[in-house]
Amino acid sequence: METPRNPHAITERLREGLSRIGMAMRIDEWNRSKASGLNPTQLAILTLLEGRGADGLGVREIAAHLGVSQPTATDSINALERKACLKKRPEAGDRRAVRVVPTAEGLAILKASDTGDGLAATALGALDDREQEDLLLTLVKMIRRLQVAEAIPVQRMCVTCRHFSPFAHADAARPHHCHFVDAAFGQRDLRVDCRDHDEADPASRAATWDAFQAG
Amino acid sequence: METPRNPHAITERLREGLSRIGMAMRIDEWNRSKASGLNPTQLAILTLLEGRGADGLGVREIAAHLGVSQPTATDSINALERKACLKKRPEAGDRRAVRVVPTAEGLAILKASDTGDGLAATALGALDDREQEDLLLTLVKMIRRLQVAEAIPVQRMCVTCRHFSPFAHADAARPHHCHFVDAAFGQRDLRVDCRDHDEADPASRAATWDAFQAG
DNA sequence: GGAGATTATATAGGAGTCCTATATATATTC
DNA sequence: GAATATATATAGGACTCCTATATAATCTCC
Repeated sequence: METPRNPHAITERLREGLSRIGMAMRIDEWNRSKASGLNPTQLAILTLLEGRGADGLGVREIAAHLGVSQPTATDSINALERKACLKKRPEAGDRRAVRVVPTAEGLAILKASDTGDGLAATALGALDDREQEDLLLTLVKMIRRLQVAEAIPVQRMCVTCRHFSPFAHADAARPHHCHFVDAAFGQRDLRVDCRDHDEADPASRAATWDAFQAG
Repeated sequence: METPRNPHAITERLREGLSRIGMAMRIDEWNRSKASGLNPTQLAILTLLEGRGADGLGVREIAAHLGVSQPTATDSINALERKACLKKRPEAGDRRAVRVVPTAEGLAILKASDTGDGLAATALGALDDREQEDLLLTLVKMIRRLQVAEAIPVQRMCVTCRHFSPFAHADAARPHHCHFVDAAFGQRDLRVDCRDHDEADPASRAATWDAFQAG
């Protein structure tokens, strides 16, 4: 007996909706890329590299974050290298490997292209504060699930960070604590890609998540 | 005075999160496309065409729905035509125009490629019923906002349909009414792309939306 | 210490996406 | 009927994206 998809399942409509928003985000990225001379994939690589410091990332890591094959990542990295937006450094201690690091020009282009308003802002403008906060929490849950399933690499989210203590404070507006900056913060400040992220070991990661969910 | 983006704004993190989920959806689409011999863009076109009947869509409409330029749409349509997945019919009454219609083979490939489980299902599995329903509502709001801004074409959603009467019933589980099927239905059944959609005129659309929001 | 397995990246080859600019053939409008 | 607008196609080019394979270096373990 086969398992036909149920057209009445809410997940079907959620997938349609996410797909539609995804399309809009891609249009947005193209718009943003027009002026810069880089296309969305190239901007995505620079965005990934930005804030990752002098160590950069390896080709393989970039491929995983972009969700493309390694040769495709090589292609795009080469395109960016031709445009002097990044350079490849030899990895110390492994002569096969390479560290990809953005150049100052690359970061300048990235910064210039980031206007901060666009379709994403328009779409999110339809939501009030509470809805935005709920959406952030929902996205965090979905992203974490994909990480647990090893479908995507670990993101630099609070919920996987060793500096994160969920619900450490009584204040409902700022229940969480970040030990890196040693400060309390709220649900709406949960990071999706924090440059100070330091991945916790699996056991404490699971414990943190339980505490976060229970809170 | 310039307007620097505030890195502490929640919209920034929401954008990161949406972008990440979008990437996962694209990986998902590639996985799904492997067996079919069609790539994600081609499957997206067939999905768009499916359920739109014998009239099909014009090249320009397809471009708008995909968020790409018209020549790009022509490219992909031609690729699908080479593979006998669709055909172009002359539009009656306008000899410039063309109606793009899927073939039986195209629809069969589409159907076969749609396994119903994948990364989208995995990610959505992290949410309980209530969260899924909230997410659907949130997505509907975002999509509608993008339509109002004319950033994307009108989707076939309940909230823009002339058959839709929001909060017509007292039953909290099934407050809405669809006059097409003449039945009550719930928030979680709100359609994102309904094939029976019939676009309401702007005035009643606005009134419907107000009633929907107020309810 | 070297054969074999593994890992990191690059190359090769090819289909297709995606753009801008422009051409072609109708329609529409005044 | 001329000017304008619309629907699609072509041209040209950069790049994305894949699979399969090559190259080089590192690790493993007898």
